[in-house]
Amino acid sequence: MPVRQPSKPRVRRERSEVRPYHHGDLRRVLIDAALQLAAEGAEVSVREAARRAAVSPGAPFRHFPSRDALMAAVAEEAQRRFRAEIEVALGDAPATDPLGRFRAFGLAYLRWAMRNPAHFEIISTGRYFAHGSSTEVTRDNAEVIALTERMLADAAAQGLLRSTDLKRIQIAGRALVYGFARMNLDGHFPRWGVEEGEIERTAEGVIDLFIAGIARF
Amino acid sequence: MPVRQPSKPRVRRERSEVRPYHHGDLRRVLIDAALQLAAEGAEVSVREAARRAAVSPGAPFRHFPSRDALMAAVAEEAQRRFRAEIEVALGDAPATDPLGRFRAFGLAYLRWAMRNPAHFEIISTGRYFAHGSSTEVTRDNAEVIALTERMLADAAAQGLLRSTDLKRIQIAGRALVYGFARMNLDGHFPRWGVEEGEIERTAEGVIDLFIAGIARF
DNA sequence: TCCTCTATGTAATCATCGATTACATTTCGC
DNA sequence: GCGAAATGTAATCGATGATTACATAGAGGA
Repeated sequence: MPVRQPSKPRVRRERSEVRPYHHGDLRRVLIDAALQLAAEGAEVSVREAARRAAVSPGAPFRHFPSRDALMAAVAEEAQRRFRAEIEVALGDAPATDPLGRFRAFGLAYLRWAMRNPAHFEIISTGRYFAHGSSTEVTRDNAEVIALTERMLADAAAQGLLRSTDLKRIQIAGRALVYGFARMNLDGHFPRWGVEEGEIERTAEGVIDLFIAGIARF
Repeated sequence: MPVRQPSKPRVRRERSEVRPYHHGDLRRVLIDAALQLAAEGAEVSVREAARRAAVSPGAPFRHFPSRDALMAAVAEEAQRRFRAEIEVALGDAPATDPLGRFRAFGLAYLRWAMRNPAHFEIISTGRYFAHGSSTEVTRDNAEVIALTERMLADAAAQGLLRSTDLKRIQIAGRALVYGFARMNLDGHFPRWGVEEGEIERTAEGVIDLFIAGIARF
């Protein structure tokens, strides 16, 4: 145990070169540190995030009442990025081809989940926040879900689907991509890492199989 | 104290009223305690399991080198039960109807996962053991997977499938049920708990949709 | 029957973590 | 300027996984 310095140094440090007592935007830095921790595969601890922000172990609790609150904020950030990526991908898909959009959606979904497994875990697990609560995460997620519902409704309107039970199709579709993403996350695709693109091509094949299954060819 | 007692204290306590120093089958009891902990939704800690076994906090480490080793044993037990349930369900399905067997398999899978969410989490997550390692869990899981491959091969042999890419169908099927189970686990089915059977009926519908999608109608 | 060896449980201890509290310092509104 | 609010620090608590030294039970050999 280091002995406390008997007297306060009282160093008048230069303003611009030394971290000031107040951090500036500790909240933001903590979220980013936690995101990075997660991306590195390490388990996210408040203390480690504080360490990376070069701040005392108790400091984060000024911005987040609990670890879960920090993780919820992290999830919020990850979910925002996820949604943004989805929307970019859909920006390229013509509105006149709902099944094509559906496909593009699934691809973007899985691509992001494959490339950001830790972030996908955080937004999907429900361990860090309740999916039913009215958080930003939930709203972003609901928006994404609404996207798929619209695509399916458009497809049905154009007579492209074999079944009229859109709810069922939608849940199955969600379960499919969610399951694929989580299988990857949970280590159910053992040796696929060898060639990087293989898993994404498999994802593509699975999506195509699903669309072929629901389409009135 | 250096000398061992030359003669035993010979307390000879009543066998049934006092817990003996040695537990009997602590390993088994710890696994069961951990399973129960998980089923209760609590997070599984070694100490709590020890507490339930009325044993000192360090005792479990005589049987499991680490918490993860305990969880791996728990996963082994859960996976065994899962496989057993699947095989019982398939025992009733005629071998002549591979798609019917496929359906029965999916139903049994999801029923078990819905009713034992914590146990399903433990065997699926890969947080407590590597899915690639040669544990009993992995072998049981591989056996279950092999079951589905046989069913699909049979179906293909009878010309029941639209596609010949069995691998793709198999992965999609796994992703579908896995995803449905995990969505339930992860809280993506908000208010469905009201009527107990609803989620299982939805699961049934999703499975049927999938089979209709792959069947040469 | 005794003795010893080994398996197994206990006690004490450590480091880490989430969390809380008292205190210090900076920042900002008046 | 000044005082209050915001924000960081220091110290501390209880729980946990883990390790170590020690104690005891129980089985097998002499």
